[in-house]
Amino acid sequence: MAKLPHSRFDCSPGCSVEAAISLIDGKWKCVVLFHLLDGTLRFNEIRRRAPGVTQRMLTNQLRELEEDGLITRKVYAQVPPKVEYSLSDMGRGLTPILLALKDWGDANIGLFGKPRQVSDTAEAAA
Amino acid sequence: MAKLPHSRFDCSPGCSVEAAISLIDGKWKCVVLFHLLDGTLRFNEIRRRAPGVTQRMLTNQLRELEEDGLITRKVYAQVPPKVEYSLSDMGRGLTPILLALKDWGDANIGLFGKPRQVSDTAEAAA
DNA sequence: GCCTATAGTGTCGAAAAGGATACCGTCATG
DNA sequence: CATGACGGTATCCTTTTCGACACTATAGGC
Repeated sequence: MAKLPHSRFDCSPGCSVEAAISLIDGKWKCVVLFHLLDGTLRFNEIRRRAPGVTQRMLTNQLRELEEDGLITRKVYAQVPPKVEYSLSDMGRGLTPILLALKDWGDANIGLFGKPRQVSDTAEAAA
Repeated sequence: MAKLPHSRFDCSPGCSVEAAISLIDGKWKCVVLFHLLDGTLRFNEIRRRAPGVTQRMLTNQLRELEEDGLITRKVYAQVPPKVEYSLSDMGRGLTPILLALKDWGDANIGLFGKPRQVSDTAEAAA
């Protein structure tokens, strides 16, 4: 998603849900946010915790999260560059969502093993 | 998102978060799910509650939600077709997530008014 | 002099998501 | 007979996303 269908949120009760989702959506954002719950991390630390993410993608996601005010970027004017990312107050407010997400995921992963996209076996079963 | 980066969820603590997000992602899924919290709805009822969604999109999202086991589709063999959608047990388990999402959205909408994409005015305000 | 690490940026192209539109069959209504 | 409601499908096309890869600058180690 990430694109809002109407750019207004006072239309129906689902809208604020959408608004919230639109901010934590993006292939890696939720993962980044989740890892930042543990505390401040440097660029490459996040990278290492999210196996498979490319620099470009990570940079992108971090920039968007920063623009949205969910994280804080702190650059140290050192020569081997050092940049630290941490949750902003607003981002920290996402904690219950992230935890609910994790709880549900943990509880339900066993039920389907993998999601839809890996439906090769599902097709065979169907 | 919707695409899983590794299709395995036992790799790191963020993975179950991803897994959960991947299921409720999709431009309209969260909205549909949210409205279904109120109870069973028919196709066009959902359509009316989600201003702007097209049949194709709605059908799509509903199918995916069904494949993922989050909702139940009940077709009545009537002549004016009647199809009812409701949350499955697993889908109902998403309630805390959806509510947390809504709470956060409600609490923070006032802070930025609109998300990033409509940032023309946000820039002016900033 | 070369390699490494740091935190990026730029460009390209494939793939996927999403929107618009038209169409289906059946029944009831006017 | 034409129209509308119902719950979709099929097709086309545009936009967005994402991954691969190359490139940057500087300092330190070998």
